[in-house]
Amino acid sequence: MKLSDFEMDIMQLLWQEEPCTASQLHKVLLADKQKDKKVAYTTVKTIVDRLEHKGAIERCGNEGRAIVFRTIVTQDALSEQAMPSFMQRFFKGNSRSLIAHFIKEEKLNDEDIEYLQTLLKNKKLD
Amino acid sequence: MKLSDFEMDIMQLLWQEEPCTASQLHKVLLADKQKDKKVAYTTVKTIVDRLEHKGAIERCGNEGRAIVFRTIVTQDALSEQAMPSFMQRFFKGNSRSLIAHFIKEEKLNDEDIEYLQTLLKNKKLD
DNA sequence: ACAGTACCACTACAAGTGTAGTAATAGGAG
DNA sequence: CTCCTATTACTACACTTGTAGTGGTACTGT
Repeated sequence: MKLSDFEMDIMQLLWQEEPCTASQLHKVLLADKQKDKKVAYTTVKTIVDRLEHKGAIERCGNEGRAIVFRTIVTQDALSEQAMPSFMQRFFKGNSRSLIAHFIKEEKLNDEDIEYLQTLLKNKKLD
Repeated sequence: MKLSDFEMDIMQLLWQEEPCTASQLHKVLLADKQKDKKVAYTTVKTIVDRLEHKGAIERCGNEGRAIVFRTIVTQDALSEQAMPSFMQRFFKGNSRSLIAHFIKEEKLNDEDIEYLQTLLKNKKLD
């Protein structure tokens, strides 16, 4: 299943807020500072419709007249699928350089670093 | 600058092969096993045209009648730009969980692991 | 010098995407 | 019961993307 950027954003919200209605999603989107961008309710609804059509979400009831939705696909399932091509495109499929990039470029506190070190240590033991 | 998937693939090739012509790219694409998919020369040329139009690459000479291209934007510049939204979309902007995901899911040999451990160690010292 | 070919610029077109308007209507307020 | 409003289903539309065809023409081999 291939989702567009905006569709992914809505999925993101759904994973956090589900089950919920289109207007709830719309409100969250508007409330979300960080982005000046504001979209119309119908725009959100269109995306929700498309997600339903693609089988990423489904109806699970009503709230008054409004339709309540919940996700069908998991975040992991989608990542699993998007990741390889992402890696390929940006790091020629070399996971080491990808991880290296993020370690170098992203902010990590000591606890994060220790956590990741533990992960690496365990990985080595396999 | 936003590039599509296919555009990114061509950029990938260009970064490796530049400076080069559209037909060279086409040949590399065809030669590239791993993918049965074969595209027409004109398809590649269209993408190259679009990349030029978007200002990602530029002409830097001719080879016979063919136009030789080279990249303008660097791989880093593009990653820098694509990464945040990617992270946001898939890991809610949490770089730790992103890195963790890749450490867990990707194949890494001992040398990779040691390299990454060193990176983390250095990071901690900042 | 002439023909073939490789390459170019331009055009095309369906599918997907971001964005939203419109018409109909079910539910709630009074 | 009636009216208002929040929602819905449907439609629209321009832009992007993947994919390629066409027609013209600059080189190249003979």
